Amino acid sequence: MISLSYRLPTGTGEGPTLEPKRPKRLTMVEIARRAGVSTTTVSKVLNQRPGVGEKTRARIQRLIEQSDYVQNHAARHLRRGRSGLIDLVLMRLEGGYDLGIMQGVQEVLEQSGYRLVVFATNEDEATERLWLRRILDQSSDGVLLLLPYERVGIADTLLEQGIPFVAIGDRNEPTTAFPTIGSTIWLGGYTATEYLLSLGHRRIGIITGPLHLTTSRARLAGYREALEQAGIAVDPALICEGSYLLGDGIRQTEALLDLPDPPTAIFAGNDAQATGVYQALYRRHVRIPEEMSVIGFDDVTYSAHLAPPLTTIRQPLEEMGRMAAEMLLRLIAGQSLETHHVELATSLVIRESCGPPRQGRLGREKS
Amino acid sequence: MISLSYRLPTGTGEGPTLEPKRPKRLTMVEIARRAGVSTTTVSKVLNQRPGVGEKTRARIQRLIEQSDYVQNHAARHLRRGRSGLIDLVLMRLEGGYDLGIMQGVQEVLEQSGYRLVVFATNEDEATERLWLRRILDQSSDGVLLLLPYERVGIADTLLEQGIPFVAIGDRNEPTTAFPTIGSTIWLGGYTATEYLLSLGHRRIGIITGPLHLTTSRARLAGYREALEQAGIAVDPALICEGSYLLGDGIRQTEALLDLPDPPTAIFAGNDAQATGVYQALYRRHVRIPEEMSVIGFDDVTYSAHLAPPLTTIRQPLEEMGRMAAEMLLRLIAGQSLETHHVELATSLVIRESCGPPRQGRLGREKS
DNA sequence: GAAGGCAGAGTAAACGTTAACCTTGTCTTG
DNA sequence: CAAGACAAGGTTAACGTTTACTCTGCCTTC
Repeated sequence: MISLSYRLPTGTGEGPTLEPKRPKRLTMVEIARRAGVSTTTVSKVLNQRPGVGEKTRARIQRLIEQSDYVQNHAARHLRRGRSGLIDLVLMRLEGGYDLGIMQGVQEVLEQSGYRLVVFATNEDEATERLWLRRILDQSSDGVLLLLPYERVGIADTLLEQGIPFVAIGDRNEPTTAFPTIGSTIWLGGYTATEYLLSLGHRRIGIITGPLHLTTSRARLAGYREALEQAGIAVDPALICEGSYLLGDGIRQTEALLDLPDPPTAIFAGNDAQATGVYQALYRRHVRIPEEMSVIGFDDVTYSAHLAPPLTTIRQPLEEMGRMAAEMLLRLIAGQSLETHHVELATSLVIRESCGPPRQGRLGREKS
Repeated sequence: MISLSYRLPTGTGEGPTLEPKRPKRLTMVEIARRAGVSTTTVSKVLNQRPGVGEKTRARIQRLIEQSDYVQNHAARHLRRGRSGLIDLVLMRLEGGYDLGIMQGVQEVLEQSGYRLVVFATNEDEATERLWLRRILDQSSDGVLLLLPYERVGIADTLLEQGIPFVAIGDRNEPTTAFPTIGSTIWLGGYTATEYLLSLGHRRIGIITGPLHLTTSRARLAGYREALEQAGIAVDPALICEGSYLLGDGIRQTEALLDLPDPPTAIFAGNDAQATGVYQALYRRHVRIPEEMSVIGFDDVTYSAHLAPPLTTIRQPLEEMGRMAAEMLLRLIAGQSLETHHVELATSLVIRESCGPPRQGRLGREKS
């Protein structure tokens, strides 16, 4: 019935993108007129600034509440130089790692009055540059960088332009040039491996992330350290490189199973890859954890819902998101940071995908 | 090394939120000065409007490219009345249904030059009102409503204020008052049930969504219709109400298993619940699909990665997001819509969680 | 009782664009 | 060759706030 807002009855057929005439909104000027004061006074009231008498303040306050006046964002933004927007850039909306962080960020921003702009680069450099160009028009007060690879250009440009930003996780090189939030990845890798060792495993396969990323290498280093501690030689055949995608989990698991002497446990670089491991094992009719133990990394939401629930190294994603958002807010406010680089603790979450190794050899059974 | 941007060396300790002095950006005025023309001309060049000679245009163009001038977003926004922002409201960042739609939306917006603001209400009315108030400051050009429940106030207010919006999915009542994107839910329910019937199942449990939602009832109606077509009486004991959460899947599956005459197949209202079904079955050592068939609804990304991969009714989520975004863009441009309500087709995605019913009764084995 | 202080309120100039409307000059056309 | 058309470019007034500064009384205070 009120569809008129959506159908402009201009018989022009398609028409050249005629702007929809939004009903003229109430402005401060109008409020001022009604209250019989100047806009300055109204502005003072709206921004809770001193310089207005109690009675006048109350009167204007009431007037505003009665009307449906809302401050115009653009004008405010233009005048004050702050947009109230924060950009979050990531590669791809995926639902695991990224989502956990986004949730944390959202939580903080919501209370602070900032709004969150989400942008996915899709790993495309052109898209990325496009975004960068757009970010520089001062439409964002700050940026959260959730790019797991070192996009040199971006950080440098932001730095250069004086746009506050915080990088989250998986930085290539821990730098002091800008604030970073991460977690104790190396320790995570160590803990995961140690746990498997404690269950009696001796041949442990690992499916890492891309090894040009520091964080992938950190997991691997932790793994190595744990093995060495246990006096076990590292078998290069058990180390597979993936790229944190489910597909890698499948492929590399198959490679591991096809080894003459396959492992009895697999340490997947992240939960997405672990899911791939599950799938490959399911196809080969290898039971978890009876015939193969699997441990993941991240502890994304669905990890607990896999069957069997995945034992994994938890990164406190939401917490990381929260911290990052808080740091950024402080940066925007012009306050200084106590520390530029924060690492939150990873922890072992024991569920049901790991058990003691089975006795016999794992052949290539095919039901 | 350029950390100075982050540490203002004002010895004031904490200090009262001192604004960080961003380096003064280049403005159009400066470009105009350098080019020896008026700002109008520069503006014309920037916006590709006629009224500028070829040579002048080229000269200004070059000048702009060489400098690192970027248009000021706020000023533009203020003057033109368009912010280039689109709001997406949802209840909770979850990663299944919502994420699929967001991906579709992102895809379209990215190309159009709009940026996506994501806001989660967390099912909290106060937060919702807060958002609503903020949206009215004309900081968004349009809104995508991803609220699976009928938040009467929101749609009405938006309508009233003339803010373009499109509602996605799960509307309580298909209305013509505003544009809606949905999918053929009823048919999906019918297809799912029919498929299970075709495999030989006769007792099929269903775990619905909240029955006050039309879309939950639609699934159920489809289920009923299929059973009736097959001449099978609907057993009320096999109908469980959930609320689309994983936990409901667990609980209701247990209830179904505890029935004196349990079903041989379970139709979960969405994939999250199906995941819960998986988990409950795993705990009870009931194998899928040998001892119990499971079918889901939605086809979210992880459905294919469950073990066994979940057979489900696919809602074209990305497509829905794309459509919604496109409709909204058209609305914003002031064009009229051909149709206000679009329903995209659901489809059956056969994977490995369904099979013929097993012969004997399903007892409460506890290996 | 004059000087100073201060609270309450107003003036007016930004903030950086855009767009409606001019001005100027050149070119066409009858 | 005068009238008009048209292209290239400029003037100027918004857009809706905020804020530095000014003004006006009235109240202290010596």
